[in-house]
Amino acid sequence: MAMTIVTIAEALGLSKSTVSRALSGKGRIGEATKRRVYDYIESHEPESELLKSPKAKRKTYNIGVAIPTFSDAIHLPFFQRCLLGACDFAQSVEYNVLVVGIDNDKIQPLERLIKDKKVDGIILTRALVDDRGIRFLKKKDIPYIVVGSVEDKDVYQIDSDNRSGSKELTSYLYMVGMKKVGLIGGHRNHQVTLDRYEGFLDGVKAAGKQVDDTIIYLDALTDIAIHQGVKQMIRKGADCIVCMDDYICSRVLKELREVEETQVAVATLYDTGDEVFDGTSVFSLRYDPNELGLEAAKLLFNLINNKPVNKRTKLGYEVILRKSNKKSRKEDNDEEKVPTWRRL
Amino acid sequence: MAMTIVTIAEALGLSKSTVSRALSGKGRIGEATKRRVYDYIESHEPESELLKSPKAKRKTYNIGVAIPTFSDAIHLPFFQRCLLGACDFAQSVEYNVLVVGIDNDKIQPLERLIKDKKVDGIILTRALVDDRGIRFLKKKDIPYIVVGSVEDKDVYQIDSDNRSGSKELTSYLYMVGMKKVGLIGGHRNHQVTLDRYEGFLDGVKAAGKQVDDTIIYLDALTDIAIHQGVKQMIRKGADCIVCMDDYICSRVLKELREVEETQVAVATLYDTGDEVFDGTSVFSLRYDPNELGLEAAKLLFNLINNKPVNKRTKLGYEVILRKSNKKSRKEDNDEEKVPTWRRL
DNA sequence: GTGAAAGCGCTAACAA
DNA sequence: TTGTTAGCGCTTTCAC
Repeated sequence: MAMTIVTIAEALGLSKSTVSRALSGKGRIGEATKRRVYDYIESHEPESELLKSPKAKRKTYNIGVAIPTFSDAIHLPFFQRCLLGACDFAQSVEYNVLVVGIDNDKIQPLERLIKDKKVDGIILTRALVDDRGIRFLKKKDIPYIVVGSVEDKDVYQIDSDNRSGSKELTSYLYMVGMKKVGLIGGHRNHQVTLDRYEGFLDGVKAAGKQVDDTIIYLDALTDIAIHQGVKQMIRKGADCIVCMDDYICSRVLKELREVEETQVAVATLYDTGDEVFDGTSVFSLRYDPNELGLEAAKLLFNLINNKPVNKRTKLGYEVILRKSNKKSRKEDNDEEKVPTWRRL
Repeated sequence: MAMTIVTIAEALGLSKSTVSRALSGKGRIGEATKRRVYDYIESHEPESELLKSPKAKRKTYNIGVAIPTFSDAIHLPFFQRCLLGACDFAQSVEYNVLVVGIDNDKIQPLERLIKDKKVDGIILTRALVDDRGIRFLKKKDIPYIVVGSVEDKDVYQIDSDNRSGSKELTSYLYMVGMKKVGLIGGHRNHQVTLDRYEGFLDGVKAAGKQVDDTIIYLDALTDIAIHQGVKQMIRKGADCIVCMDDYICSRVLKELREVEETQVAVATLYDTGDEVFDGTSVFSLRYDPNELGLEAAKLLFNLINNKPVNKRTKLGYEVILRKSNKKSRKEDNDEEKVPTWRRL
C-alpha cells in the first residue's frame, strides 16, 4: 500500500498539514522538518508520488524541438541531424522529444505545444533575423534555446562559430594564392547568412585585401539565382567561389561542371560531412549538426533544472581540404589538412 | 469555475454519490440516471474532465514516430520528410509528435516511450526483415503503423508500391532499348531491398528477358562496395544501371563520371525529388515521403480512435525521365515522361 | 437503484 | 515554524 501524508505524519510524530507543507514547499516550513520528511520517504518508498512536488507533477519530461518545414530546409540534413542529437541527449536524461514543423509565417504548432503544456522547454533549430518564434517564446514563461545566432542578448543561444570560421577559411584561401574570391549565399533574413558574410569580410581584411577584389552575391534562393550568380562570377574573373552552405555548393559545382569550367576553386562555409560534392575537391568548414542539437538539449535541460547556463555558446569547426575521392579512396578516405590544393 | 460532482448532483436533484457512480460506472447504477448525468455535463461543459473515463484520462494526444539513427539513414531526406508529413497531419487533428531515434540493435528509446505512456500510438518509419521494433510492439497493447512492407499480415502497414513501380520502370528500360541491365542495392536486411529486387525481376520477365541477362549486386553498403559494383557492371557490359535509392544513385553517377563512362544509362527506384543528381539525366520512380508520413499518421489516428483501417495501404508513384538540367532550365524545369532518352 | 453518511487524501486558514 | 481545524472533491459502505 502506498504511503500517505498521514502515515508519514504518524511515523514522524508530525501533523498531516506539516507533512503536506514539507512536500509542497508552500507556507512556512522548517528546513529540518522538510529534510526529515524527505529522508523518511526516500528511505521507505523512493518511488512515491509524494516526492514529486505539485510543480514537479506538472513536469512533462518532454522538450520541444522546432524544425523548419519549407523550401531549402528540406535539402539540408542539418535539421534531421540536429534533431537526432537532441533525441540522443534527451534519451540519456530520460526526457522525450516532441517535434513541430514551423515557418516564420506559421508558428501555430509551436503555440499549441505551449498552450497544451506538452513540454518543459523548447529548442528552435533556426534563427531568423526577425523571428516570430523567438518573439512568441519571449512572451511566454518557458525556457528555450535557439540554435543559431540572434542579436538579442536575453536569448539563450548556441551556434557554430560561423563568423570566426568564415574568417579563417577566407583568409586561408588568399594564403594559398586566390586572387579574386566570390561569395554566394542565401537569404539575408537568416542570421547565419549575415554572420558568414561578416566573417568573409573579416577574412578579406585579415588577408590584407580590398573588398573591391571580391564579388558578393546574396539572396541566391533558387537554382536559377545560383546559376546566374555563378555565371556572373565567372564573367568577372573569380578564381574561387565561396558558398555559404552545402546545398549551394553542390549546385555551384554542378554549374561549373556544365560549363566545363575547371579553373575555378570552390569552398563551402558549411560542410556537414554529408557527401553532396560527388568527390570534388572543395575547401570547407566542417561542422557537426548532431553535436549542435545535443549541446542545445543539454543547455535546455540545465535551464529547466535551474542550473547555471551561459547565454551564448559557440561550437568549433574544422578547416578542411576535401580531396577528390579518386585519390582519397586509395588512401582510405583520410582527410588532408595541409595547405596544398589541386585544380579540378 | 469547473463543474464538480456536487454541482451536478444539486442541478439534477441527485445525491453526489449517485453522480459519482454514474460517472465511474462502478457499483449499481440505473441506466436512465447515467444518461441524465452524461447529458447534463455534455450540454453544460463538454470539455469537462468528468466525462473522461479513467482510461480516457490516460490519453496523451501524442503519437510517437521512430526514425533510424544510423548510417545510410542520415544521407536520406526520406525520414525527415516522412516525419514532417506526420507532424502535418498531427497538427490538423491537434495531436503532437514525439520522435525517437532507434536502430535494430537499440530500441530503448522506443521502449521508454511505451513504458512511460507518453504516446497513444507509434509510427515506425522503416521496416527491417527481422525488426526488433515490430516484435516489441506486437507484444504491447498499443496501436502502431509500419511505414514499409512486412510479411506479417497482422501488422498495419503503409508503403509505396515498390514492387509494382520497380517492375514498371524495369520493363520500361527494356522497352527503350536496354540490352543488359544491372541492379545495385543496399542491405538485404531491409524489406524494401527485397521488394525492389522482386519488382526488378518481375520487370525483367515482363519484358520477356532472361534474368541471366542482368547483373545483380546487393548489399552495397559502403561507397567502396558501390565503387566495386559499378566497376563490375561496366566490365560485364551493362548498358544501364538501376539503383535502389537516391543515395546509391548519386554515388553511381559519381563513379561513372570518374571513369568518364558516358555510355551507361542510370535509373533509380527511389527518387524523392531532392536534387542529388547534379542534373544528370536519370530514369526514376518518383515517390513522396511527406505523403507517406502524413498517410501513416492518418491511419494511426483512425486506429487509435477505433475507426476501420485497412491492414495494408499502398501509395502510388510516378515514372519519370529526369532531363538534364541544362535542357530543363531552358524549358522551365518541366518534366518529360515520353519514352525518349538521350545518352549523357 | 438510490441516498445518507462516513471516510480518504489532500490543501488552506488561522491561532499560537 | 508548527498544529488545529475546516473544507473540498471524490469514493465507498450500508440501509432501504
